[in-house]
Amino acid sequence: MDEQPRLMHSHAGVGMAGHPGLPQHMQEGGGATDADGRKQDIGDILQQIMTITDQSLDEAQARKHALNCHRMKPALFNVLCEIKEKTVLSIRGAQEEEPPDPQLMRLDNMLLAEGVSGPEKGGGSAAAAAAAAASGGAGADNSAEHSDYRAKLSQIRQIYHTELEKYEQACNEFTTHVMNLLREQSRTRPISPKEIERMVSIIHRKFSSIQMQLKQSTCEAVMILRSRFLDARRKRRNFNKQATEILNEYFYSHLSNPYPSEEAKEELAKKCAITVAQVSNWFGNKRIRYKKNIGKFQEEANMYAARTAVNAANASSHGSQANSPSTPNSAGETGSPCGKTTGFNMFSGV
DNA sequence: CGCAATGATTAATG
DNA sequence: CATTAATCATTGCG
Repeated sequence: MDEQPRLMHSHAGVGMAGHPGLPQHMQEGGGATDADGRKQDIGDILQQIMTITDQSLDEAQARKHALNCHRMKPALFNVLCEIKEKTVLSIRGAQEEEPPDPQLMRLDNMLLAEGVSGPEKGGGSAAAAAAAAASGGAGADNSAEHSDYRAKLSQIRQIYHTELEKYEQACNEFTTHVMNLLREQSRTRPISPKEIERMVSIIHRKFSSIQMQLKQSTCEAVMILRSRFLDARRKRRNFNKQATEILNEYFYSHLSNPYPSEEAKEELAKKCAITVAQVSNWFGNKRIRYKKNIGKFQEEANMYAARTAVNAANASSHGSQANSPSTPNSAGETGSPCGKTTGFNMFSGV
């Protein structure tokens, strides 16, 4: 409903309802004369233009060429340009630069953080985020556990990149195609650069909305993978015998103060091939469980006490130097050694 | 299967 | 932020 009323009154006889490009000079003159012939002429032309899209390609091509060479073509073209000039104003300013979509930014950020859209997987900065809990100085032990996760993640990444590239390529192809088409058409109808730009931006918008969907689903996949991975982490695996030996040894030889320092934890972690966090977990569990039922651990306590006592005896009697440098017990509660029950001050209780 | 042991997670605490 | 205490979820053994 946006036609200009001032143009409406003119074209009565021609079957060109609503076409804004109708020139003014065809009045419904009474007599069939010179003007009438021209009117008929222009009417024909317009009719042909209007119906050109209904024809077969070859036919249309021929017709187009004919129209292009028509003597009236420049004049009509000018009229079209003029009208377009006026009407295009109403279109302009409708849509300005859109602000960056916050949703899209969120997705981008997440993909980046997850290492999907970042740089190629190298040092495993992606896995670093996943293995954040297991950071510590001791690396290269949990890679086996995370390999599954990383493999799946990189699979997702690969799909993501492939799709992204595909979309980008398709977008470019389509854009150039449309631009060529518009350029071609600009010979027969007025097309401003502004319009081309607008068209291109529309195309880009469409394609980026597709990309958005891709990112969305990628994010979902990563989230699912992540939750599965966390669940998998919950699926614990018992430490091997040697590791528990080492941990227990430390625990019972520091029974009065079983709180390894950060350095000690790192040392233990390295020796046990586990992470510092796992060492902390172990000591946390051990302390609470020991305190909860000392009797149950008595046997174990004696055993390790005896072991360390033997070690100490070996070390001192042989004057050896092969002492383990890893456990330089500053506090030798083994001082009152072979004594069975250990009177500790672990807590207020006891 | 039941059950204890055990590593990991979580809320509370100072 | 490190620990505690409770709890979850597996594991491993009889």
